[in-house]
Amino acid sequence: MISGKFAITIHILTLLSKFPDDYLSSDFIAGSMNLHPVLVRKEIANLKKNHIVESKEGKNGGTRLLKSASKITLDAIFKMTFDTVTLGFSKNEPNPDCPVGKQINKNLENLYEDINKTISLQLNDITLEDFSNKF
Amino acid sequence: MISGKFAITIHILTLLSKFPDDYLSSDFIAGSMNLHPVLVRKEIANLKKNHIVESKEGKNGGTRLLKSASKITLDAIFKMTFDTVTLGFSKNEPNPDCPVGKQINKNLENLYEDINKTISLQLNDITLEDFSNKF
DNA sequence: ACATTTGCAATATATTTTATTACAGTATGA
DNA sequence: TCATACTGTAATAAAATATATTGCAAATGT
Repeated sequence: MISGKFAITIHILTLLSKFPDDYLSSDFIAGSMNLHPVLVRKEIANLKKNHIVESKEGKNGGTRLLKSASKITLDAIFKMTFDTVTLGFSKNEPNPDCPVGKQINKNLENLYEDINKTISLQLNDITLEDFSNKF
Repeated sequence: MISGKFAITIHILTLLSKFPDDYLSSDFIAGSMNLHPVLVRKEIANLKKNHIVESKEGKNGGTRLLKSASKITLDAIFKMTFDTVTLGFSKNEPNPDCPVGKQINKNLENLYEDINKTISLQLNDITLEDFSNKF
């Protein structure tokens, strides 16, 4: 539902990792990414659901990391923000009377599943700390 | 600009590989995928540009493979239909005054480039023939 | 000639993403 | 205790993108 989900989430987490002891407001975060604070809060809601961050309401409230950046892999972030990476499906139901049409989506799914496994392996070796250290 | 580009293209190519000696019409192909013939022709135009297929105009015209399915890798199809796979970027320019905002897109690009290399390697080992044999 | 097909551009529709608005609820501190 | 600064969430609007349709010129086989 948000196609920049991964990018937005990793941006948020990078900022949080830079100030691990502070509660950062969605407004402050939104300012760094030039994005509407409501969208930031929507992604933070997702991070909270996954127990990666916690938020404090009210004045001086905000969000901070619940886990050390070295314990958060990019794969975990990937899995939180994507169902799967795909190279796409045709929008319409293919013709079930055609042998190719009948099976194409299943075969594409299998292919994409393999791709996702590879991406996961690759991202599993990179921590938020690694990523954050590049800034 | 067509998000189902890869799926549509591989569907077209699979059909062509099943009838390597016939010229298949865009109408016939569209019928298998329940898609508008104009969109099929649009993807075929792309395939022609890449010298994978040839078309014949006029009555009994259509499209057929120019190369054996065993010589066409999924990586080649991938590269024809995608710029790159990404996990997305935030739509707006990030804040250049923020150290994170300033560099986030470059760092994401690097990450995505690594992912693309992996996907390419993986897809390079699968031919259209392999894919087609699953039907 | 005529039917059938590609090629392509222009336009319209549908879908998905992103942005905005609105407002209730919660903590802080003057 | 009241104003202020936050979060949380839903509803709606706007923008961007993808897909579909229409229309017509040009090519080819019969």
